[in-house]
Amino acid sequence: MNQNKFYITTPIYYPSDKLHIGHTYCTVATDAMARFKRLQGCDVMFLTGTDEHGQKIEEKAKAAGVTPQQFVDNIVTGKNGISDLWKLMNISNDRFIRTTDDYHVESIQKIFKQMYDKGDIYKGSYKGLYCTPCESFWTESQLVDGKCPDCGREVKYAEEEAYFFRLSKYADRIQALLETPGFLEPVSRVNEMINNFIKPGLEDLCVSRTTFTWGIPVTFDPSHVVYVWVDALSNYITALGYGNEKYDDFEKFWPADVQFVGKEIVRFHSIIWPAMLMSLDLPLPKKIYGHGWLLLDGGKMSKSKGNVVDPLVLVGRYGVDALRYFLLREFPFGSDGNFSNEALINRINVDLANDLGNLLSRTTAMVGKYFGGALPAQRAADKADDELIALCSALRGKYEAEMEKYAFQSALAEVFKVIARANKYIDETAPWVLAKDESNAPRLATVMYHLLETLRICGILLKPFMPDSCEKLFAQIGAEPAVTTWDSAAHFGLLSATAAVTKGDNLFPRIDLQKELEELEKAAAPAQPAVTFKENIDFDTFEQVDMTVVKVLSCENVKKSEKLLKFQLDDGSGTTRQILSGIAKFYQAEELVGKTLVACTNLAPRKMMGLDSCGMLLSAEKDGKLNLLMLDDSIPAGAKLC
RNA sequence: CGCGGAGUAGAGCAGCUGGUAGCUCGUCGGGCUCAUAACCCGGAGGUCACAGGUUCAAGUCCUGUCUCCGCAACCA
Repeated sequence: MNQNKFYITTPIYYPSDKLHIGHTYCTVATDAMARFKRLQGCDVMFLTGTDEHGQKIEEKAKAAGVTPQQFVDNIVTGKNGISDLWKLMNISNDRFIRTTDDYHVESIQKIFKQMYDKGDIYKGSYKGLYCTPCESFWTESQLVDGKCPDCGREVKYAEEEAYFFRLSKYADRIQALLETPGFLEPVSRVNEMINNFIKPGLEDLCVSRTTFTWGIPVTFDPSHVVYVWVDALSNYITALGYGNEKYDDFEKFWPADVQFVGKEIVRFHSIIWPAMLMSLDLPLPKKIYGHGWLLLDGGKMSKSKGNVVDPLVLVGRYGVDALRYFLLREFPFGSDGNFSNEALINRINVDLANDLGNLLSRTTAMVGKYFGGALPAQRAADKADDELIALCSALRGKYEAEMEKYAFQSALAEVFKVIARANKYIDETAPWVLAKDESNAPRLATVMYHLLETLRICGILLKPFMPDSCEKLFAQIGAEPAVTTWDSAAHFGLLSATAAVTKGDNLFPRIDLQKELEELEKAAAPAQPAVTFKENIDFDTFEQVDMTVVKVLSCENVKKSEKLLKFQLDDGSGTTRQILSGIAKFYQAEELVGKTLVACTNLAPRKMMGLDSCGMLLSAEKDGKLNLLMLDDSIPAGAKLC
């Protein structure tokens, strides 16, 4: 067993859409950790990848008119795709797995068979309430008013052949595992898992599907494809060569030392994944870390909000390292954080430009100005140096302790405390005063050297976060590779006494906050396309849409729904028509009674929240806001729009 | 009463096992001039959501209430 190995993974991402800043956050964190471990001298395996099967991808590909494989290829390896994004973010993954890779497919089929042979996967029938049009089974608790939650139609008792995994068999061991300190972090996630899933009782998991084909076929029953989560979770071992010949370092790296996952998939990683491994008689990962989410304006990021932050834009404007630093410095890793452009720019300006960049700049400028770029060997120490030296000497230890807890923000805060202290040190020692008298040269050189040493040590510790910038920093202070190692970060005074110092470009230019915020607004604007028009249709097609003037007889909120209002309408036919509309956020139910509206009355009826909706009320939509079309009240119900 | 998280200075957050309320930004005043209009020092600003309770002592423990967010469902 290699004590020095370190295996770390990100989740494999689902390429149904381009990735956003949230995925970037997780991957950057994993990368920083991987780089930190390499710096420490560990033999690191850092894995990331993509989870490419499933019904949703099949549907999306169909909608786009391409094969599922073409669809995912485009998102993964296409221009500005996932590969490009990780390259841009300077992600140092050792491997990249795609669940459509041959070797992975081969392994999954073996894994599935292995669990089947052991008796942990059995063929059963999915008994339950089935909605024929939706081709979906539902449990009693999922039903809405006893009907299909998807389409609202009647469900009937049905059975379908399917394979099941005996999750229930492992319930006790899983509970014990969850309660093991250190397995699932942060601890707040443990309660959630136990309350939600363990206490109600773990049911066997249906692990095959017959309703779509974009998946890995079950070898001994090809009409079934393997459930995507069984497929996806296994990537962490197939990528090491478990069940295939492509790689052969499973023995060396498994079990994983830590697996970073978003909080929404903690359940799969802390319950189903360990149970699968138990079934395969394999060791369990040492730790699952469920990190928080980046929120926007206090809410979840989503396309419909029109607020998806594009990492490509941010990197283009401020550089990879600035973004990487911000993501890991601003937010505690375990909890949610509020992302904003303003916070990003402020953080860059204050920490990177004013404190670190400026410290490097003023130091190298002074060494150049006072000594022509290389310090004389003579030194003169002073009590005033003690505190800075002590801080630098103790820094690596504090930093390491925080990093081992995955507390990136605290580790960085420790480094920046020292940087701030160095800026203060310049004030205390006032080199520009010393420079006025030739006889102070040894003292002045000492002050300069201490500043260079501080920069060197901080640079080493910042390297996992900002690899490129730190190399530039080392070049400017004349630090050779031998004095930028992990070991050398623990010792003050290793930089060559006469190292060649050159003032280079500013590491992190200051950003004009107001101006940039405006620019970013502009850059984001085209994402919400001006106004586009659909293709022309002929008159007959237009005629098919039946639009009728209706009067609101009554209107009320649908309980338990934040968006739906239920209308009873007079459509001129003599019977009332019920329509549900998702506009509760924009209107009070009472204020709409008596209004004259327009409805499309020949749209096929549909059930929502168990209620019939016969048609659609017309609204105007702009930037997610809906305004009902209201007509003059003198227009009678039943009038047609033409 | 579906489950979970959160409510602490203008903003964003720390405050774990209870003992004088902290940090960053912003703001006000001062200093310095080596540096990226940067750096250094000091001040102002909080009844720690609300109401009870335990305690010599409570953001910190207990109970209840309110508000916000996420999960789930829904958005013709």
